Amino acid sequence: MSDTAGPSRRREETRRRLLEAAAEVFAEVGMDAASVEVICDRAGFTRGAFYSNFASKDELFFALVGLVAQERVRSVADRVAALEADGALDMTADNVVEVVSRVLEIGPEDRLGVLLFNEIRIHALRAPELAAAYLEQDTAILDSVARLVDDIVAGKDIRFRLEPRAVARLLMTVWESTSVRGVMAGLPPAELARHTGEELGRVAAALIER
Amino acid sequence: MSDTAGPSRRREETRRRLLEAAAEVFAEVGMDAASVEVICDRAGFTRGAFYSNFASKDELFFALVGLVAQERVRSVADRVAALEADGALDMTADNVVEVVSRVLEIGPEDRLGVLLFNEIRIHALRAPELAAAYLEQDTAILDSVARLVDDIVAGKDIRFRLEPRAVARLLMTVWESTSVRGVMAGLPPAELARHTGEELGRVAAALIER
DNA sequence: GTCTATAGGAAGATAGAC
DNA sequence: GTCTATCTTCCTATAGAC
Repeated sequence: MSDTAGPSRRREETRRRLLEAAAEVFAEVGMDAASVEVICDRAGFTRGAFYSNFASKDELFFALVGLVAQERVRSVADRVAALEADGALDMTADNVVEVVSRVLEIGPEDRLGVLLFNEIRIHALRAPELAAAYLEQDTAILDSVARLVDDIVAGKDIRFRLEPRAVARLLMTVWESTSVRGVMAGLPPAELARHTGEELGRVAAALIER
Repeated sequence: MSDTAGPSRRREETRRRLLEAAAEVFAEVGMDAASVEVICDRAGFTRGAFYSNFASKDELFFALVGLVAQERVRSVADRVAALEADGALDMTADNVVEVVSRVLEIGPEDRLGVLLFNEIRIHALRAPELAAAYLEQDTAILDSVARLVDDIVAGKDIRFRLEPRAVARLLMTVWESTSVRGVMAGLPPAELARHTGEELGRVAAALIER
């Protein structure tokens, strides 16, 4: 019964390994320069197995974009929920900075994550179907962060100089651009996270009404 | 004498047309997916002419990156110089917003410009030589904008809540991310420029001490 | 300087064995 | 389900004519 209902466990595992390998290769050399064969080698399969699981390289890419988007949205939502549950929102203006940088430690903090994120972004700039998916996840993350900002503001003595949504947008933007420049400068992972966190903190602090 | 000194006028013109066509094609489909043949067709030449002017597609891309970077830096520097010469810096807090959005109308405001800029960016993320060039132009533009912010502050009753360089960085970052989302949403050129300008204005306003 | 012709290779995708 | 073998297409780069 469990066999007729859906794809077998083995098949799922193969798909997963192929997607994982593809994420690496796409990040490293880009979707267009990535050959199906290299992806298969990395995953420990041959092209036959690949085409038994995906109709084309494009289909694999689309599937991967969906997964990455879902994962990012979930990751941020989880952090926000955790902060809210912790009661960490009883804060002073001083540790807003800390909270902010903690939430925005979104998925791609490592070099490959930043690369994959940007690879997806440029393909979304060119393909309308991808653009829709990209903007959707972007909005979902924005919503999460904006809600957190909203919660921070509500009933506290902290006020921002922009509406919550604009604050959230700015933080996301700073996170993204700082991490890109960090990767480009060749910062090691620890430095990358620290530097991005500091930048976020400075901007958040400047936006707090005092 | 004019012939022995350097490349002929005709040759320069061919190079220029090839570079121009390449900029379009790279923006549209990306450097890896762009074939030399399509670039040549677009420029009105054949591959023979191409390889007489460039050793490889990579060399063409590097040359193009250099040109684009140079052009961007010059464009921003010119605008800043023009504003300083105009005495447009005698301003009140109210029109800082206007000035800011005027300066940051940097080159790529159209769809293709944004695409090309992002294409260059992701290649710079992967190739250290390109990364150095990218960071260099980024810093040069940052310097220009920071100087402008500095001039605005000096001797006026306007003060920002961040140091000039941080303000400049934030404005560049907002410009970049807003234009990307605008292109992705399919905004027509006029809307794209207007929307980006408004966003920049809002952020600038929030950073002015009052 | 630019063209045509072509060598040489790489990669996407399919068919059929196991 | 996965593998090997193969078809086919496309592309980079070169050589030599004009």
